Amino acid sequence: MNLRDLRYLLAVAEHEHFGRAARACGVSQPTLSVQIRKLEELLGVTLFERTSKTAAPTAACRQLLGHARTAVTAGEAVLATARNLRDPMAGRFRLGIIPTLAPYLLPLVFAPLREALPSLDLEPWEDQTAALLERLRAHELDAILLATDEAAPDLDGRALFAEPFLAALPPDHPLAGRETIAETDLARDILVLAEGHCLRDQALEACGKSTTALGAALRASSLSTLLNMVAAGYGTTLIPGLASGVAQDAGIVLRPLSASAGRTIRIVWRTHFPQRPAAEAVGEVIAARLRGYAESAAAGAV
Amino acid sequence: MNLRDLRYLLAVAEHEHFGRAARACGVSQPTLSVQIRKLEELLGVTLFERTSKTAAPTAACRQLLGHARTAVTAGEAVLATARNLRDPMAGRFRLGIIPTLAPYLLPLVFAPLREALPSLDLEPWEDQTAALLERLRAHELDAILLATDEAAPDLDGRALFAEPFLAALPPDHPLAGRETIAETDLARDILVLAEGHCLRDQALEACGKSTTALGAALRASSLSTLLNMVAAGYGTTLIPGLASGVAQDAGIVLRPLSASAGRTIRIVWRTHFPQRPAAEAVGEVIAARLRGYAESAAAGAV
DNA sequence: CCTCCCGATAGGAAGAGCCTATCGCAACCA
DNA sequence: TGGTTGCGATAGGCTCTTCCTATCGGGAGG
Repeated sequence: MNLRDLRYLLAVAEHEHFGRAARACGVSQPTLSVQIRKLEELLGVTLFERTSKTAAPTAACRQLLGHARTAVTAGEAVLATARNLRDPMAGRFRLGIIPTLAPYLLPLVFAPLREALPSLDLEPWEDQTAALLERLRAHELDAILLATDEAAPDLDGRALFAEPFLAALPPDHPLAGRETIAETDLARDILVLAEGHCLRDQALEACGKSTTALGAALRASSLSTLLNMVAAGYGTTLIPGLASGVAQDAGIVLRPLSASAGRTIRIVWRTHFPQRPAAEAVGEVIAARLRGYAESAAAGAV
Repeated sequence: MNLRDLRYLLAVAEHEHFGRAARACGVSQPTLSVQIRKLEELLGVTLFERTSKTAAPTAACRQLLGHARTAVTAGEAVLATARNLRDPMAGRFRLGIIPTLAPYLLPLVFAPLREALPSLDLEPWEDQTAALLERLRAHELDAILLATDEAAPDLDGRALFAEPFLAALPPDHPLAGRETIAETDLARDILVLAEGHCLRDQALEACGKSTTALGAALRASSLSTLLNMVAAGYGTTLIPGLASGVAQDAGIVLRPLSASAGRTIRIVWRTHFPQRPAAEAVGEVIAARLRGYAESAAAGAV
């Protein structure tokens, strides 16, 4: 049984006339006669009492009309809903972002994203790299922003911008007077984030220190905590460039690094993600907003 | 778009796997691949994110699933409802009966009808011939029991039984002593029903009296009223045989008629009435119950 | 009695749906 | 690293369905 058959059924029942119903359906009268006859045979029920004047729905037919109308209406709802979903730049878009990036990047790009993609309902989700990847693969996120260079056959993406690391020191730190600071000089009293943050490993690697050599050093649960610790004079750290404003507000001294250590922010989606155009558009808006950021950051933070 | 397409959509969405969904639908995997692809093109929406492992429903797909499920369920409801309606001997059956027959026939045939046609939901409707015919033609009744011999191209039916008329006299009436009464003898002081009752015209015709010759004679609104009037000695009348029991209870003298006037009860339905088997079955049950009634009535009422 | 309008039927063309066989790809295992 | 497995996509061919136009048959009304 076809949705079309049910449409024919409704039309004949409404017009009580094969010819007019056929015209309403945009088919010929014999088509309707044959299809209704087939439907009657399929259902095992006489649907219309035909005379030379009219075709009156039988009692059985009237009992079926309700269900038939429901089915036809729902079918049309599928088409109508699909029509509204057609725009790949529209709908909910769940974007995962690592915690050392989200608080500093989102304020910059949220307004441009809303402007460039007004029908995209962006839902940011903050979590660490591993969790983001897991959620992305579980289809619980549509794309994620990472600082690591994941390469997997089921994932695809593009680099958006380079973010330099900066040395963060208490104002009274012995190194605070230097113009530029060598990464290895920070190693002695560096404070790092808790495990799971990609920034932790990247900072340690930049200053040539291994995770195992850390001992019982502080493991801050957020960059914000880390900055407060540095401001209070407990040590030094490496911060991502976008956090420089917040760091300066906290009364921390920032200095560029002599080896220009940094990280590259990438947007990543599943290889077969059908809304890829939306993911690429989101990435492009972010990249455009951050274009030239690396240079200005390197220059302005001195 | 087809209901089958929606079933395929639901199956793939449920199994997240084309092969398993195909097995569940009883078709081959390529069939499903092609149909889903066509549906995606029709809707303009990617429904599944395919990988070598699985086929995950997209967000758009999930928004369509509800409507799709509604449509498929309603389609199945049409089939299921039709299956229950398939028995032509089942369902509501509205039977119109004339007022001079209903009170006396229904008590006789109601139980046999329930026994012979247990799933037929019989709804008696009492009205005069003209009103019954109108309602029958308006599809508001499924069949009617008449005492007149209507012949119309849009109506069909069969005779069920012959019902003799009997002379009804007050016990102290001059004619009450006779064995048999000539119809014309009743003409002098006959009481008849109000206009519209077929029995009125038939009684008048039997005793050779014209409607116009009646003058301001009593016009009883029901046979019951008429019998009470006769019992009270206001005149004579002709009653249908089935009413003899009630008439005798009222203390009325009944006598057979010398010319054996009577009426034939027929069941009538629309020529193209699809439930004709049910109408014929109802007629046959009534005819069987009344078989031999004319003879026994003629013999027993003397 | 003829004409008109209704639904039913016939025959042929076009399209849709399904099958089997096969491809291409990715993952897995040895 | 190279074969195997399992997935969805594709190709070709068959069948069935659906639709059309043309025509029939019957009832209604002039």
